[in-house]
Amino acid sequence: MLRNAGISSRKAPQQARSNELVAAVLDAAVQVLETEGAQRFTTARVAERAGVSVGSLYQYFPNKAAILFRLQSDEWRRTAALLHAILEDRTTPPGARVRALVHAFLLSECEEATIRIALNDAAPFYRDAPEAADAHAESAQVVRAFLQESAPRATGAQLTLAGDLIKTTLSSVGSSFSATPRTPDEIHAYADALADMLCAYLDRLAAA
Amino acid sequence: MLRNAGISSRKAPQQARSNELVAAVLDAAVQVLETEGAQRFTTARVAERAGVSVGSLYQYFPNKAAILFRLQSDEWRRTAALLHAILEDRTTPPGARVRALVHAFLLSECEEATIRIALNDAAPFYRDAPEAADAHAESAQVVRAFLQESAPRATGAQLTLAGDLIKTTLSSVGSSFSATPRTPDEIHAYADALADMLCAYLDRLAAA
DNA sequence: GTCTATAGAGGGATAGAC
DNA sequence: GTCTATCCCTCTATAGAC
Repeated sequence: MLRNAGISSRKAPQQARSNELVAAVLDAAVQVLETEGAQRFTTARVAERAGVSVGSLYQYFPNKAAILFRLQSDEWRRTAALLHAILEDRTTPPGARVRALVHAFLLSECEEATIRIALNDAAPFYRDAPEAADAHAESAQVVRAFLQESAPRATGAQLTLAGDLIKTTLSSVGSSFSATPRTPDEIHAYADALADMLCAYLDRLAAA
Repeated sequence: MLRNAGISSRKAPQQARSNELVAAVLDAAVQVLETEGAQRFTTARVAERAGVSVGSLYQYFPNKAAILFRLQSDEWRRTAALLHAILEDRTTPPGARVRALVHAFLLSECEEATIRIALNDAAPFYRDAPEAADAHAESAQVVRAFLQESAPRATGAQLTLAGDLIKTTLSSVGSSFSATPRTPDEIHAYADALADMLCAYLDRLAAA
């Protein structure tokens, strides 16, 4: 692997042909991760599955890490959208929003468990990229705004800390829970318990 | 790597000479993980750092995974001991025990952050071993007993679920939190927030 | 028991033809 | 733009000398 080649896409593919190739590569990358695991995720396998040559692959991705980072970015975007959509619905009481979010989130984590585990195993390859740093600022802001609405009497520092904790809990417990296969009933029960915990904490924040 | 060679130690080293070698290898393994990271954790590097040859290393560990698994087992044992010592101290009220546990746990996670991150990155190598499965039963039992004492009116199923959730939350939030460097003040503040959350949940369980 | 040397396999990335 | 062929590197595990 090239030592200092960034992780961003080599080109911004504008033409249909390029887009198709990039899409095929990303699609193949997901399949390789799911069927072979992170250990066996190689540029050669991705290219083969995508029906293109390695050479072509390297025209659009500077290295292996860039492919993985792109997959992770896309997943972050989807999760952020979910968070955004549920938490900002002011027609629903805060506790119900949290409960809905936890259920939706755990469900989606379990549905995508295979790819998520593999992507997590591959994290060492893309984690250190500078582009990975500023990916979470937006959703942190959404959570903070939600907390401010739910617990208006808390101080700014408390809100930041609580928001960080809630976001970390949701994401890390979600990862851990979905690391083993689950039935729909298990998911439902676990989501209820996690929502209980977060709501109890929220109530305490609001009361303080 | 040999496909079907288990992960257990090749011999049960009884003699002083063997014990020294095994200890040197494990010590070197920690150093290699810390200084080089999981990517560059190789048997050759471990052997060199330990001052022995690869050949000797393979006399006592059947493969690379066995070394990593041994390191992880040792860490699990230490954590279980901490959990055990704090949660079973009946002279302290339950909430205070949880708070003490969270503080001690986060502190230890942050102190060992480098090795823990690297060991986590290496998890794909040893995770699938059958020996890894039954490593957590004992501490699950300790948590369950603690919950039964704290929330005597909860049903058995509720206790199991809550115990699982609490254990998962502590361990996964701890990992995630310690993944970035922290000051003592940050650790203290975060531990307090996490303890607040767990205690709020405990109180709700006890009240239900 | 311990060592050195190496077989054997695999992967990242590129050169150069077309 | 795309392909094939391949360079060069790293790593695990073992063989065989001592």
